[in-house]
Amino acid sequence: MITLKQLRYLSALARLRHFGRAAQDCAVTQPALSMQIRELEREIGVDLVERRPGEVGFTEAGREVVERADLILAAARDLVEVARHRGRPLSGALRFGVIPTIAPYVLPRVLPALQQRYPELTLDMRETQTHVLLDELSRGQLDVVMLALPVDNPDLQAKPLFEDRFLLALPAKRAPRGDAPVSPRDVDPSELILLEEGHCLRDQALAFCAVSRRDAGVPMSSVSATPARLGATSLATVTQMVANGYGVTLMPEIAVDVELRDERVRVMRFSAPEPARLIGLVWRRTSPRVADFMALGDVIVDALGVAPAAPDALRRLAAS
Amino acid sequence: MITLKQLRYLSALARLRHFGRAAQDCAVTQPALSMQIRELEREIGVDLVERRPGEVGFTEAGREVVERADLILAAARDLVEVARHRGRPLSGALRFGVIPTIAPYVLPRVLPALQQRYPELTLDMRETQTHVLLDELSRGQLDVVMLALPVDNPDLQAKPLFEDRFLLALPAKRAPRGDAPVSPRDVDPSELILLEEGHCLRDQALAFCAVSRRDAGVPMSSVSATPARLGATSLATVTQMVANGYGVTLMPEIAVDVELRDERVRVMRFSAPEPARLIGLVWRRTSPRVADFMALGDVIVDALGVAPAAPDALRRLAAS
DNA sequence: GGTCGCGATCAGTTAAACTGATCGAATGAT
DNA sequence: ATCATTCGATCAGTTTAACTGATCGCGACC
Repeated sequence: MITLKQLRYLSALARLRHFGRAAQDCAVTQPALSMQIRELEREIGVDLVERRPGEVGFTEAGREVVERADLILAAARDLVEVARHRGRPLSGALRFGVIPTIAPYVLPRVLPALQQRYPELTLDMRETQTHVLLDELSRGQLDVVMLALPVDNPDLQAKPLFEDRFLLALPAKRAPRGDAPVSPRDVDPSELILLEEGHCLRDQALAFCAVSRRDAGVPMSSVSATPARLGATSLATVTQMVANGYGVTLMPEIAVDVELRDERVRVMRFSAPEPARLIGLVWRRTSPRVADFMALGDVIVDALGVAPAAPDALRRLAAS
Repeated sequence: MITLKQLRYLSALARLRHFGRAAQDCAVTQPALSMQIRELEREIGVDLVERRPGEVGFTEAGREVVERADLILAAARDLVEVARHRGRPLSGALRFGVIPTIAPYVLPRVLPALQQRYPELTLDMRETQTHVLLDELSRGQLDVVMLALPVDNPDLQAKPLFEDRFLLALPAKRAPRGDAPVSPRDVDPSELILLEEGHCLRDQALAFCAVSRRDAGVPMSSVSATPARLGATSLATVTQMVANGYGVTLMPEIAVDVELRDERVRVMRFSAPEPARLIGLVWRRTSPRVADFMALGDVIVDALGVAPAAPDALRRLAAS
């Protein structure tokens, strides 16, 4: 029978790709780790690791096993947590991840409310892009993350919190008078200023414009190419670029208060159906602290003063 | 850190509710098992087992932990299997469960085909009711089960195979001439002969008649009561009861060839939309042998000569 | 050709797990 | 009440597994 210890060592090895450092990470000596990896390979009868000079590689079977090992380890940690924490809501340390296009706008308003309402809670924060957050969540390095749904992973569970509409931000000079809504098909993707590759907001904005223009009869080929300007690292930068007349952008409503103090930028609503992203919480399905996450979600919605997402928000999202 | 061994011992204890026998089941002595259970409780800081005289009970935390432990153990077994069996389809032992209202009609036709096509395969068969099958499946005591969908358990995955329509079986004497389809609302639940409690077929038949009659304006109260005649243990018995004029029954089409050799019984189609159950395969989401199950499903559909279920059969089922 | 990094291997030690015997509480029959 | 029985806890001693520290051997790189 394999042991959790072996899986832990294997997981560390996969993460660090180095026997010595993995051993250190597990607080054992290198031979101890080597032996356990070896024993694991012997017991399941398949080579998992390719010991190549200068580099540790994984066989295909190895990658598969590592993936499963991480799930098992997370489930084991959750088992311990659920037993220890039963009955005490939102207490102890909660490792919370948020994507960069939400964090700066939501946290300043949520954290004080959270602190006040659940003083026993200690938040460990982490801000990165969706794919990193989900990876760390699956590995059990995070407890819950806040990002744009949907998340397609049966090991994870989501709770929609609210809809965050996109607004068109453009140089004030170019803005039409009045505040009549603008149609998404009026946005020319080639002058869209976007965040760098990897931000989900970038993909959502692109997808939205692409779909709109295809509906309007514009051939796909003219939109599928990535726009010329790529790679702002924050919405603040994007806003600056817009302010200086370099183009337009899709700005999430949640960011408007903070980002759009600049008079050189105007925002305009889109005509219905307004494009939006669905913001929600995501956690491991095996996580013992679902009650915590629900409470956390309530506090967030409350602190932001937004309309909570409809219960069927996720389903409608999937349908579209 | 807890160990898989501890979880295995705990799981055995939960199953057998007896330290001595659990120890025997795990091939260790009773003190060894006692010590590991104790150590597990110490490590997670919660009492799991109530050592009551004459009986071993579980605390609420204990039950929760046992449930999670079983999942983890199954995932660990699957991890080993996936590594060992990669690339060899339908070989080795496959533990296969089937519900009683399918097994006698499907297996005689499927098993020979399976044997011929995949001679390396050894099937361990098990026939019981849905809830037992699903329980054993979750615990890892079965690899795959065949039953009526849907199955609402996020740890399990399903593949629809085919639709099995229900036909009305009634005494030949009472049957109208010709073979015009009969409306489900014509069926009087009070004269329905059904399998004993626990068979999913029973519930489906009842639900179907109830819905039909409610649609037809018959008040619910007159159908919600369980019918007077309860408890045949096999469709063969039910058929005999119908043959002898005790009532009518809903007969799955798949069983008609075998069961209805009796001239005293007539079957009639229902008018569209015909009531049916969706038969499918179900396995643990973590199971490594999904490819096997797909192949198995193909062989079953093939051997029965039925129309394979539409890919969206499950979705439509959920919608209804 | 030396040396540096890295994982394998080995011998010896430490720690964990298990066994067999025994204990003690609860139960139920006499 | 008494006594046998059952069952889990406990204990001492043994076996087994895991780990350490030292060493080896092999590519890589200067």
